[in-house]
Amino acid sequence: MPEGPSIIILRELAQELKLEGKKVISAEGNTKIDLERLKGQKLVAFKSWGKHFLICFQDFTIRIHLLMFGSYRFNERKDSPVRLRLSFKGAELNFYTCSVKLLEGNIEDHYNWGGDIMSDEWDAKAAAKKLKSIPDTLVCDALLDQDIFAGVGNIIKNEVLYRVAVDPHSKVGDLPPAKTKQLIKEAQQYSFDFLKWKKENTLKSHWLIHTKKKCPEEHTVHKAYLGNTKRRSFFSTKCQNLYE
DNA sequence: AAGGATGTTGCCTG
DNA sequence: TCAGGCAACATCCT
Repeated sequence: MPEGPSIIILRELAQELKLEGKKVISAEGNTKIDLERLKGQKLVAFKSWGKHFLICFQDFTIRIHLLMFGSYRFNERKDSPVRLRLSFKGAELNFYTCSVKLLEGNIEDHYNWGGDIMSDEWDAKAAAKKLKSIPDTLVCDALLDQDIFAGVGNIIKNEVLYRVAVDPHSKVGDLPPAKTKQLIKEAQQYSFDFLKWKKENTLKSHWLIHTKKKCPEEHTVHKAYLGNTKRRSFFSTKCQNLYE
């Protein structure tokens, strides 16, 4: 469920609850963090960075990572054990099967927003610089590197590589500079397309290559677990070898 | 209807 | 020593 765009949706839903300035009435759940810290704390803001959802208080921030199976419900409950429940006057946030971490101090000291593909502050030039420093890395691994493209996940990886006609086996350093630039641009563009389609519930119908048997050109789609990350790659060797 | 996946961490091994 | 393997998490889709 959760690549960067899905976390934007989560953040927007939280922001719609208008809880900024309200105090935590109670905190429960089977998370290992100290729940006592949360009680009585005044919510400052909801933020996000890549796949991280951030609940910011005065002196610390709760970081939620949904990993592969995480889920959440606002103002309703699931049957399964809750990992973290935050109750405010008139609203309740429930998180399940997720990673919960407490980050001390000012959130600005923990994150560089320019690394988040979905951020207004996304820094494409910085991404280009990072890619330049790892020429032997496969592009399929580079796109999943959260230190370069925070928020990009496996679906985005596959769709971006198809759209820019780059084979996932390519080494970063073998791409012509214009192609690298296009790759970075498309990572951002497709992430926002993903967001729009996810909101419309039409994400899957827009997949060109991910989980497909045939690409839009009717070529065979290959499936392989590539690179250090060994995540599923779907690709058409006929469409994706163009380094012009 | 069993098997795998939109993800990451951390332990174990060689 | 450190990179790779792999389990864990527990749900939903095919």
